[in-house]
Amino acid sequence: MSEQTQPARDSTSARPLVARVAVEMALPHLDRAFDYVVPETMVAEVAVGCRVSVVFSGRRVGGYVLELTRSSDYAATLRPLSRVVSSEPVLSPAIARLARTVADRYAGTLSDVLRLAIPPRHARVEREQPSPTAAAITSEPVGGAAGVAAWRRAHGGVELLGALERGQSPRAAWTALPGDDWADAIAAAVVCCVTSGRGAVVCLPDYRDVARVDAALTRSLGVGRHVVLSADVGPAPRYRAFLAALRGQRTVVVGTRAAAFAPATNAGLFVVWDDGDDLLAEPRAPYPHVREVLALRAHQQGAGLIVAGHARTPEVQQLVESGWLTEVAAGRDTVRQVWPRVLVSGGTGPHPDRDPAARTARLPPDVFAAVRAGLARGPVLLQVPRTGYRTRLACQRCRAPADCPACQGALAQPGPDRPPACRWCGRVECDWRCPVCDGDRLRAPVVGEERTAEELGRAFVGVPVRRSTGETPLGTVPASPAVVVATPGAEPEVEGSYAAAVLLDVGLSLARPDMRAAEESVRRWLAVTALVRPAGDGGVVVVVGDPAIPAVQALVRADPAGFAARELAQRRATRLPPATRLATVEGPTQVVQQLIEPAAVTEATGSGWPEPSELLGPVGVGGGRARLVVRVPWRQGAALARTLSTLQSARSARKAEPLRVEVDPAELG
DNA sequence: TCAATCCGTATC
DNA sequence: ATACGGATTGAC
Repeated sequence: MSEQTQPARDSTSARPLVARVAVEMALPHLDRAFDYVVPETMVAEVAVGCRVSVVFSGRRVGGYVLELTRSSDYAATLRPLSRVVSSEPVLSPAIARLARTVADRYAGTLSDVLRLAIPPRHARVEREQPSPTAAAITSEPVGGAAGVAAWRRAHGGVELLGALERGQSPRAAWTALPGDDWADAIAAAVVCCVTSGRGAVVCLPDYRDVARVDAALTRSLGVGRHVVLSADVGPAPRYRAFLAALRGQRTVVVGTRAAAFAPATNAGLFVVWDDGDDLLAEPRAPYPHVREVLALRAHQQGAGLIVAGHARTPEVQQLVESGWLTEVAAGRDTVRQVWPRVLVSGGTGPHPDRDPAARTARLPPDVFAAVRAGLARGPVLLQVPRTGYRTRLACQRCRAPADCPACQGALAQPGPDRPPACRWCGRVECDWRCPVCDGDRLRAPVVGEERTAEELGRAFVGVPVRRSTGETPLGTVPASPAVVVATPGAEPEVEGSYAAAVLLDVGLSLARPDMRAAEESVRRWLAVTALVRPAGDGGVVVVVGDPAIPAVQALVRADPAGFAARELAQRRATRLPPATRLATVEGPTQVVQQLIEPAAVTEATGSGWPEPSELLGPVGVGGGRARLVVRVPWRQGAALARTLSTLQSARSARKAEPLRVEVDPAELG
């Protein structure tokens, strides 16, 4: 109401200065601003966005000043601020607004989101003078020729760069091709945005990717314009980077998921790379996803957005189909030129073969031949799925994954000698019949092909075998012939490109009891495909699996967008996200059981579940706890989040243990 | 009729 | 959590 942007600060003002404070308090029913009077002694230090310390309900707690006014709606006497912790305005109005929106979107609290958005204070770093080199910009943006090349290959790519350069805010889904230097391409887009006088924020799944874009930005922007913001670098460097962005010393921020909330001076562009990577889903409450945060941010701030990757998630496909994102992808001719050849080999077990080495490798002969041919020309990458997935049941006869007839959840075996049950709604399936082939027997896919890699290595005497796993990843491997065995996500970069790649055991990868199994498998295979040289240079990708599986077809057809469209259509048909909005509620069994009683929910929330809603479960998750899945049409997503917030507030007001609520759970299975 | 105590609610 | 207000109870 009081729209004073700069409240008068003279002590002769009749009305005292009032700070509206967001307290650091996780209780949902206290998720709002509280007014405190600013004592005379603190008037000079206090600022909108600064950290303060207040007495709240008899306890000293930290907080952030959301607003400074001369009035308050609170009828009683205001308490004074205890202390201005620092004048540094760490919570800008733009980030406060974003954090509020994210909290509402995910049925969480502002306090929880601020914990993700603002790094812990480091007093010594705050006192430091910026080093002379830190402030100096050593070069004007020069653009990166290498990066622009990738955009030239894609329809709409050059136009996208032009729009950014002119100060416009385009929104695009960019599908990168094998051989594209995507880090240089992202840097080129950032340079265009910087040229228009604006800043940018780039988020990537892991530190390896961050380092690539950091290097690309250093090449194109020089030193001094951008900063790396990531929790991986330690508290002091993290806060130093945060302050550099906050103070506008650096206008480009690149980092992992923590950077999604980074302060950005006059941001014109937000970029997220490989949004299907689960590292971009925050594991702490309220579990926001970087893609959603940046999309909300681009919308709020009128900035551009680029969602980039080799793969395309159904979420991005939905934004493309709705027209909110523009497709930026190469035409079929270009795709065919740069993609490797994709071969599908149906065999999974050992095949009789005259070649004893092939028998040792326990691989189908054509796969063995492809590896041997590849090794004559360079390194060959083998992607082996990690073992230990909880397996989803499938039809014994036709191998189709087994779904719950009631809710389309995944059927899995809860334990030895237990009947199959739905992992969502708990329904026990005693007389299951396959909807595809009418088979009536279920099988659990076999795990344990990891040894294949080592046996394969032994089959090629004299060729080095290099292993790269999540725990011990390799950075870059030389261009010389070698068998490189990697688990998904740990594929090493290679000087040049791989001569061939083998995707082992795609059936196992697809057998995870998770809604995203197919999407995630295709994403991993595309990441491998992107490292292999074009078919014209002999590049080949061998897929060991059933060629009829749509996920395998996506690879054969070199069509990630088509696969995303198909996947989204399927999600619509089965009422799964992102076609619907879905939330999980987990807590003590009796409490969760109450949530399927309309009267109890109406009593607790005032409104009950949105209309229409589907309640799936609850299903026991062990330890006396249960989980309920609530599904609503996509349009009702906001209403569902509101209901869940109200429910949490009502519970916390009467000191009940909070439920674990997850809107858009990253994995469901 | 008053004080001790209990319960529910707000926390600025 | 803790503090407060209103209601309730028990003793005079």
